[in-house]
Amino acid sequence: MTQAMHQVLIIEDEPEIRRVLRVLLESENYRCIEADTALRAEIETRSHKPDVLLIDLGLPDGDGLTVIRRVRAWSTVPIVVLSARTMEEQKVAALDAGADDYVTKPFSAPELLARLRAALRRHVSGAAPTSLMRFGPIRVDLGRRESHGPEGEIHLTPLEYRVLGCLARQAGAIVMQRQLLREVWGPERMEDSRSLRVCIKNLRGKLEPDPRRPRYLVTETGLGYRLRMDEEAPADAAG
Amino acid sequence: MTQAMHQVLIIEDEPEIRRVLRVLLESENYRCIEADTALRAEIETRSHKPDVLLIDLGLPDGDGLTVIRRVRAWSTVPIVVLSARTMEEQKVAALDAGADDYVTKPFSAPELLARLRAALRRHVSGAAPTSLMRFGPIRVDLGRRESHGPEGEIHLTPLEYRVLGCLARQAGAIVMQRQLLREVWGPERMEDSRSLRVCIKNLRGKLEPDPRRPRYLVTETGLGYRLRMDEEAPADAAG
DNA sequence: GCGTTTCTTCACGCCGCCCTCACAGCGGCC
DNA sequence: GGCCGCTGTGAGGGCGGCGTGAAGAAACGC
Repeated sequence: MTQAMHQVLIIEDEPEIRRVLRVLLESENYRCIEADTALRAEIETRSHKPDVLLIDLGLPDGDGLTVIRRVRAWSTVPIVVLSARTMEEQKVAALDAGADDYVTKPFSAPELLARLRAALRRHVSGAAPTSLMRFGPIRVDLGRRESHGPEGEIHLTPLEYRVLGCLARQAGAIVMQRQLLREVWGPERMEDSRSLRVCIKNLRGKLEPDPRRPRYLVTETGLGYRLRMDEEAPADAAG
Repeated sequence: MTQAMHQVLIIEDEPEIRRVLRVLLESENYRCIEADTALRAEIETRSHKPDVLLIDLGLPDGDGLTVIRRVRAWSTVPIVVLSARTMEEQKVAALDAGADDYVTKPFSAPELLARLRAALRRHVSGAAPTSLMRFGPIRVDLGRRESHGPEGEIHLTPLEYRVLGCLARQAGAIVMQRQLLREVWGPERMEDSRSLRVCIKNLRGKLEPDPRRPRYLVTETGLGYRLRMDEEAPADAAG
């Protein structure tokens, strides 16, 4: 797992092509969301805030161009267009509507990936929207991999970030041991909880005010662990 | 006047093609500068600060890729590549070196113009992230390629400026080893981190107060490096 | 050409990360 | 109370990634 974990919204009506794109992107460690209509495309863009849009022109319910224009009305998210049409007007129209790049099918996988990288690289200006967590005086930013306490920086290891991320994704709920093991260590080691236990211990040592009496990283005996975190307090209120 | 008289630097060795491009662009009210070698390209970019670079790969004196990498060490000016080669690696390499778009000859005039517009449009928003950096008493100006410490000038090599530029573009965030290697050394050498490690070491020796305990050029084990820099103090405030 | 600068390569040593283990604590259950 | 399964804990050690100094190769400048 790298760490960028950029999120791509695939806008494409043909399920087969969607699948191909998803497999390709996920093999490069992108997370994927899918939309099969223009309407869903806009909804997903608003709700999931993907890092880049990969859109196929020629959707059934309304032109892909419309999606581009509507998204561009409120967002600068990079948009890469994918299309079978080689027609000039189509290309020019898409680019002028606000698309950042245009790849024609049949496309080569390396080229598409390179163009996606280029689009993402440019857009760093809008970087920041990452998942923030608070544990008493300690703040953890999973996306940026930064943790700060009152004494300054707190160092978490890659493994610790992964476990924490896995717990945070279902914040408040119990995450089963087997699920943690599968997602972090892989299916082979689902039966062996030793490393997990040590990792949890170390995390508590770094995050909990009193590691012996966990407030945030709670054990659910026989099941797994649960992550609780403080609400982000407004600036004036003391923790 | 259709547009704000954007200035294009045409980097192309064949006079005939240069002429065609100039006519095309000037008919659209762009101002044009020309460069026929990699060396001149860099000089013109520094002195005239064009709004966009239109570069043909395959220049006589040195690879066009090098121009891209060298410019990218200090500038975020949009770069559009024009090339007869349809080879994938060429495309991928150029995009990963920092190019924003890639058009293959024979190209259609409307498409080229649309891609230029797209490149220009993008850059207005995320304009000019500071090329000035401070590390304790040391100041680095990526744009001018100058570095000063308390003892006077500090010399960084071209490679060091490139790596630093790549890190600075995403200041504060982790930049993956693979991304650094891809953008600075090219896709072929993504697996070989030896030179990168040495380069980081040398940079630390020049920039860090205590190179053994990096404050600014931080290692993120298994992932890459992170560049932190001091805030530029306001003029009136001391220190 | 030749000296200089710059970059790459290599071997080695270190440090941090992670795994493992043995044991302790803490329930529950009969 | 005694047994048992599960979890927490401190310490030890293997291993891979990273830093380092120096030497070789390549590019550069005159």
